[in-house]
Amino acid sequence: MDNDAPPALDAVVDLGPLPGLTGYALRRAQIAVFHDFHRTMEAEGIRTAQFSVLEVLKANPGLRQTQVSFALGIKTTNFVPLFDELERRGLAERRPIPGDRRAKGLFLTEAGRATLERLEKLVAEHEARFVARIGAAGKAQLLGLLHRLTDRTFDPDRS
Amino acid sequence: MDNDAPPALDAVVDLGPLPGLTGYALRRAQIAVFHDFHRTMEAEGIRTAQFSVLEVLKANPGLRQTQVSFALGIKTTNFVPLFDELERRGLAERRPIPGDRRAKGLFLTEAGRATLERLEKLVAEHEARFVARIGAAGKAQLLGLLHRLTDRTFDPDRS
DNA sequence: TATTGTTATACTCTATAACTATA
DNA sequence: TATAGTTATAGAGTATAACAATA
Repeated sequence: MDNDAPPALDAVVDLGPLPGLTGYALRRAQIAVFHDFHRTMEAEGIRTAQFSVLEVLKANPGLRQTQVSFALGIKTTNFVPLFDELERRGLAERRPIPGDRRAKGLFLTEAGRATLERLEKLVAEHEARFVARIGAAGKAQLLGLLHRLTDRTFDPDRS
Repeated sequence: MDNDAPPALDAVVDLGPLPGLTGYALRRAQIAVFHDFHRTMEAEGIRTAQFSVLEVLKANPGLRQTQVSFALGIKTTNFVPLFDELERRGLAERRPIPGDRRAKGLFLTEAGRATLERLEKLVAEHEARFVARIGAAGKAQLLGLLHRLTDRTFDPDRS
C-alpha cells in the first residue's frame, strides 16, 4: 500500500460551485486558448493586443488612435506605448490627419501587411485546434452565446 | 449638417476577423462578466482568486497549499501573499499537518464561513444577471462548450 | 535528492492624474 | 471649454530564481 505517498497534485479536488459559474468557466477557457495563442506567436513576438490592432488597421486604414483603442477596449493611455512598439518595429505608422493637427491617422506599413499575412496563417492553425475540439457548429453556438454576454458599450477610458 | 463634428467614438469600426476568433470572443465576454463581478464584490473587497480559494476550502477543508493552488491554476509562489491576506483578514488559516512538518493544511475560519455565505448570495445575483441574457439552456450549452476548450492538465508551476 | 512553502524580484497588464497642443 | 494624444506612475496579475526546512 502507498499510504505515505505525497498527495497527488492532480488528485480530484472539489471546486464547489466554481465550475458552474459563467465567469470561472470563461476565465479557464480563455486562459487555455490564450496559452495556445502565445505559444503560436512566440516566434513572431506578437501579443494578442498587438495582433488585434494590426487587424483593425488592415480593415480600417487611417482610423484615429481614439477610435482604434475604443473599438478594442484599450485605454488610450495604454495604447500609446503599444503602438509605439509597432511603429518602432516598422509594422505600423502614425500620419498627420488633414484638418485636425491634434489627431493622427494609423496605418499598416508594407512590412506590417506582409507580417500580418504570416500571422493570419498561424492564427488560422491556432483556431483550427479549438474548432477540432468543439466542431464548427459548436463554435458557431459558442460565438453567439459569448456575443450576448459581451458588453458592447464598454469604454475603458470612462469606466 | 454636421460634417465637422468629431468622429463618434462608438462609430462602427470593422474588427475584421477578430469577432470570429474564439480567443477574442472569450476575452471580451470574460472581461464583461468579471467587470460585473468586481462591481458586485467591491464593497466586500474580495477579488476573483480570493473568492475561488474560499470556495475550494469550503468544499475541501484541510487541503495543502500545493493542492489548492494547482486546482485553481495559481502558482504556489503567487498563492502565498494571496493566502496571507485571507489569513490577515481572519477569513482562513494555515494549520500544521500531523506527519509532515513542511506542509500546512488550509481551513476557513468561522468568520470566513460567514463571509462566504454573504459572498455566495452576491455571486448568485451576479450570475443571474448573465443567465437572464442567455437563459438556463444557453448557460448549460455554454458551460459544456467552455469545458471542452479548457486544458484540464495545466500546471502553472511547471509551464 | 525531492518536496513544501517561502522570499525577492521582474515583467506585463491595467488604472489614475496631470500635462501639451490643438480645436 | 473640450478633445487627441501623451507622460509618469501606481497597482494588479503573473513569471523566474533561489532559498530553508523537512521528507
